Amino acid sequence: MESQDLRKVGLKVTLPRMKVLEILETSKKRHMSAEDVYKALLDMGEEIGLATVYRVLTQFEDAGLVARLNIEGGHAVFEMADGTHHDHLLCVSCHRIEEFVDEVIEERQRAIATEKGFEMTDHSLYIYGVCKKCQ
Amino acid sequence: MESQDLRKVGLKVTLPRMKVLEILETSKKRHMSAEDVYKALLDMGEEIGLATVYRVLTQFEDAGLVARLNIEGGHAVFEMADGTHHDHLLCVSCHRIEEFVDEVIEERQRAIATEKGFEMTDHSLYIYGVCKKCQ
DNA sequence: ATGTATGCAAAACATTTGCACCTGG
DNA sequence: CCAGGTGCAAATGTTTTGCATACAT
Repeated sequence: MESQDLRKVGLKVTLPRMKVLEILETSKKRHMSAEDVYKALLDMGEEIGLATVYRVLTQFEDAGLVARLNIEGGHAVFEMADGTHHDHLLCVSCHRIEEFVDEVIEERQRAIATEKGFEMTDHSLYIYGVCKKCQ
Repeated sequence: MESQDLRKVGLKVTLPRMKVLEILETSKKRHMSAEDVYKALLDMGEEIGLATVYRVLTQFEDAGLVARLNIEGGHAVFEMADGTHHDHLLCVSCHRIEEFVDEVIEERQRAIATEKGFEMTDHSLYIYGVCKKCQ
């Protein structure tokens, strides 16, 4: 019962929120832009406003249900949060997105922030390249 | 004679290009948005269009004269290219930007791309935090 | 001269917001 | 019932583009 997920994070259970959550959970694409989610809903015959999709995604992000990636090119994509931090590899040709975790990099980042006198709040790392299938 | 710099990279030497280059080279701020450069020029009494600033900065980027940073929040900032790759630490409070180079991270990134079958073309790493002065 | 570059205003884009109406608890 | 959520359209902020004019070589 996914309506529990919403209640758990303090969000009223509304139809648009359920629908967006459903799309994010069931779509074959793990990474979707607001526009992607909007179109997917229209395609299934659901009525929703694009502004609502943006609002809902932002609320989900604040609630920790989804993570927002700010990739180059100005548009953001969202993924269901799985609790574990990870970074991303993006294929500049087919736009495939792969995930990775590297504890060495994580540790170096923390060390660098400390060295420079920063209290790290966040970090973003994207590796761009051409994936196996596109070479 | 900086007009040589422009000719060297195949750009016609025009007044707007010289002026933008001058601002980037002489401003106390190493990192400037297109708007910053535009305002700085207006402040010195120069006439220039914002669209021209954007066009010139993009040409400079293509020519390798400047590097573009895509920081969170949707606007880009530019810095004079110094030939050496480096990543950035950004203060979320005062927006100070510091630079760093970490060979361990660079190496891990290359290794990860290889592991995943990617031919790395680029990467971007930003560490966000609160700097010493803002804590 | 002549191909490029510029300035302006308008367009494009992703995202946000104001507001009247609708809805969940 | 009523605070909060939604849809729509309009506003936003940044960057790009069309086009007539101006400039570098």
